Amino acid sequence: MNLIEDLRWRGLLAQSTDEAALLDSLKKPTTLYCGFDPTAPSLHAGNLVVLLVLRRFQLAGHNPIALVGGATGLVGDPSGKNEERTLNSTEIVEGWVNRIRTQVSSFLDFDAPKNPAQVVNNLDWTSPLSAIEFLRDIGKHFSVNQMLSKDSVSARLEGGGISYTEFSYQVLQSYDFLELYRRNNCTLQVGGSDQWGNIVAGLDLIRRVEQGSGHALTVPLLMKADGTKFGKTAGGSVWLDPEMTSPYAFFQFWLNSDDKDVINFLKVFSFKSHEEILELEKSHNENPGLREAHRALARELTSLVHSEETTQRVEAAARALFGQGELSELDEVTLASALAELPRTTISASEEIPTWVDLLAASGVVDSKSAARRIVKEGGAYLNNEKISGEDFRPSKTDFLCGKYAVLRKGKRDLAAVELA
RNA sequence: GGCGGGUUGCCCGAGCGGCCAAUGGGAGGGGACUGUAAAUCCCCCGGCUCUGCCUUCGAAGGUUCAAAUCCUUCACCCGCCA
Repeated sequence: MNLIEDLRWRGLLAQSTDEAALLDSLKKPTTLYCGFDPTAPSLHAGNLVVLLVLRRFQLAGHNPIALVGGATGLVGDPSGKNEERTLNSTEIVEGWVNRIRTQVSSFLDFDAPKNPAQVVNNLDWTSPLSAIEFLRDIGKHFSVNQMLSKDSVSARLEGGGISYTEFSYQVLQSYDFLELYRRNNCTLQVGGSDQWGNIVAGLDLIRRVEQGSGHALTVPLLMKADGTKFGKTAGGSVWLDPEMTSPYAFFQFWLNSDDKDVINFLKVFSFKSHEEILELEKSHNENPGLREAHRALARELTSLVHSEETTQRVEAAARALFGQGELSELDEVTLASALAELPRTTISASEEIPTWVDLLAASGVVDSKSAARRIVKEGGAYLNNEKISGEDFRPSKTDFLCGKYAVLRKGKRDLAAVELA
């Protein structure tokens, strides 16, 4: 099975330029790229879809280039947005570029002897360009009529309007493709399906300026079975940065996938073989309660994004905290490492222990003390897995396991640790 | 530049002098049922030193015993005209 067939099987093909020509060119090692704009300090789970496609291409022997949009990130892509973006300062974007560059790098192999990956920043070739050069050398090849017809632009013309800045985005992205075509003989760009217009604009530019040809491939926007956007939880986006989404939360995110989504997610994100996935699908259908597929998904992704060692730690923590066994039966080492994965507050042993409400608010599990009180009233408050009643409840020293730790819980799975120091 | 319409809690959106912390929906949260799933049902959903108090309805002033609701100015958005 070739790469394209594999991508199709996984549901990763949305659109492509002439497939026969693309297949033909992929018979030999091809240089391809995908861009990531710095719109936040970290990439999120949704970015993983296309980032892993890049990795799939490398594993199939092609040369991937990850482009970090130091320039395009300053301008803002109108695609998929119904409102103008607020511009971020150059310092902020620069900081994000560096972080995302590092992040992206961990998914690609830069030492592959035959097809090493590269990371580039489009600011490198965009910033030396003067406005006049840009208009004469690049702008001249663009027809405003065509630019207006792009979905990303026309949607905005009908809606909230679009600034000249964002209108120009497609020109910048096209120029990136041209530049990589010239420098690296990059002939394929992949991206989310919302990028189709920008990508084919690049192909047009290459054709006009260099009389060259290239290919475009987009992956579908991943949706959950219930029709909502993938990658959001109550807390917001699921980030790849462990500071922004803890590995514990990251693992839980995958583990809590909807049954109807899990096999689909395995296809999209996992590097397991088709046979392995079909096997998991079978066992999942036979006994969904076991959640083997969920676990396999969570393990693989957490290991890939963080590390195998982290996965083991995080999974052990979840086992300890969700286990049927008594928390008090855990030894101090197990308990300490499990709690290390949770948000925590430290209180002083010499002072009076605060009330449960204060502790929970301090740990950040709830937004306010009112919310904490509400939880108690509704019967969703637990100390060391025991239900608490009464807002004024105050843990005593003996509630601290191993004399040191208390586990606060809100609802079924929102946990925090209190350490007595 | 002129005329008209708008700006309400996380989002959408009622309210148009007191009965307004503000109808309704969505999102979110808790409980029950389960499998740390989905669906369903019940409850909650500004804050606090919580039978009360405080801060909110674009911003700042004003009228009034009393304003999200009336007046003035400013800012931003959306139409139509120039």
